[in-house]
Amino acid sequence: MKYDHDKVIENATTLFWKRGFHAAGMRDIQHALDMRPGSIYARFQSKEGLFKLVVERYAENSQAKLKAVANESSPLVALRAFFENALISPNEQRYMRQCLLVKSIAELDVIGDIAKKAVIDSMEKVKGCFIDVVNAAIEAQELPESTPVTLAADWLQNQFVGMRAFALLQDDEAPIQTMIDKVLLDLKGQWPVKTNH
Amino acid sequence: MKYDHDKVIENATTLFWKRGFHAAGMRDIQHALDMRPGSIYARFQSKEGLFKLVVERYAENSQAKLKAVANESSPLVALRAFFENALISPNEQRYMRQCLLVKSIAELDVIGDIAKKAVIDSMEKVKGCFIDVVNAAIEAQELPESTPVTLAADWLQNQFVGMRAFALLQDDEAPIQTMIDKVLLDLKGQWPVKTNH
DNA sequence: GGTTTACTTGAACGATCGTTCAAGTAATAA
DNA sequence: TTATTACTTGAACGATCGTTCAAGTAAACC
Repeated sequence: MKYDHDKVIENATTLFWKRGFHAAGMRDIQHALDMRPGSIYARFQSKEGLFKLVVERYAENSQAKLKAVANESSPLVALRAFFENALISPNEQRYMRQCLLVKSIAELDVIGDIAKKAVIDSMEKVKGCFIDVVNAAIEAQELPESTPVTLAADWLQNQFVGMRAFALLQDDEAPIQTMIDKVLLDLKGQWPVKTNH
Repeated sequence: MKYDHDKVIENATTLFWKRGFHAAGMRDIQHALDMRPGSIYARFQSKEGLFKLVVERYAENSQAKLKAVANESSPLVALRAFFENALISPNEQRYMRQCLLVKSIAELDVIGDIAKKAVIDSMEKVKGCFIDVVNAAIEAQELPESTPVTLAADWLQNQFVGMRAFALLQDDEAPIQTMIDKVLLDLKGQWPVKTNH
C-alpha cells in the first residue's frame, strides 16, 4: 500500500489537536500514523518537524476557508457560518472547538524554535485573511467605509480566540450563538479613535 | 528556616505559568520550590495536587482583584485598569499576559481529573466575579439597566481570554490599549436579543 | 532523657520520553 | 541477474519522567 501523505498529516493533526505537542508522545504518534519510528524520522526529521507541517497545513486550511468567506456575495453571512462551523461541533469532536494555533500558543515557549516560528507565522497569515474578509464586507456594503480594517481584523481574530475557549466549556449551543450575534453587532458598531494613552 | 507556604505556592505558580503543567518537570519543581521530592509529595500528594493548589490560589487572586473592581466608585474605570494591568507587563514577565487558567484549558484533557475540575471550577468562580462587576457598573449608572448581566459577564470573560492571547504576541502597547477601548465601547453597546436560531 | 511526632532527605525505581541505526524489504536501473 | 536506490522495520539507547521509601533530623511532649 502506498504512503498517503495527506492522510498521515491529517491523523497527526487530530492527535496534536487533542493532546497538544508535549502530551502527544512519539508512541502515540507511531500508532496514529501507523508508521514505525524510523520511517517517521526519515520523513519528518523529528517530532517538531512533523508538528511544524501539521501547524502549517492547519493554517492553510483556515486561510482557504476565510478566503472563501471573503469571496461570498455576503461576506458577513458567510462569516457567521464560519464561526458556527468552528465553534459548534458534536461532542465527540469537541477538541476541534479549540483552535490548534491558540492551543499551540499556550505551549509556545516549550515546543522549540522551529515550531514556534511556524505557529507565529501562521497566526500572522490567518490575520491577513481576516483583513480580506473585512475588506470584502466593506466592498459589499455590509460594513461602513469608515471601518478601521486592520484593527477590525485583529479584533475579529481576538473574538475568534476568545469564543473558541468559551465554546470548549459550553454544553449548550444557544450561548455560543448569542456570542456570535454579539460579535456581528460589535463588528458593525463603534470603533475607538486613536489617541495617545 | 521555616517553611513558607505562600512563597512556595508563588514559586510553583511562576513555574507552571511559564511552562504549563506537562512541560514543568518534577526536577524543575524541586528546584523552583527548593524542596526535595519526598517533602513535595508529603505535602502535596502529587504534581497534580500541587497544580490544583496553584490554580485555586491563582483564581482566588483574580477573584479578589475583580471584587475590588466591583467595589470601586467607578467600576468601568477600575475595569480598564484591571485589563491594562493584566495585559501590559514588562517583557521579562511576558508569560503573565497569558491567563494561567486559559493556558490550563489548553491542557485540560491531559492534566488529570482533579486538576481539570479545579480549572473548570475556578473559571466558573471568576465568571461570577465578572457578574458582580457588571452589576456594580449598572448600579453606578455606567451601564444601562437593560444590560443583560450574565451574558455580559460571559462576554467580558471571553474578551479577556481573547485579548490575553493577543497581548502575548504583541510587541507594542498601543494595539492592546486600542483593543481595550473597543471592549469598553462594546460593553456599552448593543446586545443581541434572544431568538431561536 | 527518652519517646513520639512531623518533617526532610536523596538515592533509586520502573516507565516512558525522543531518537538512532544496523538490518531487512521491495521496486527500479543497468 | 545483479546492483542500486528508496524506504521500512523494531530493538535498543541514554535521558528524563513522576514517584517511592528507608533513613535521618529536629522540635514537642511526657
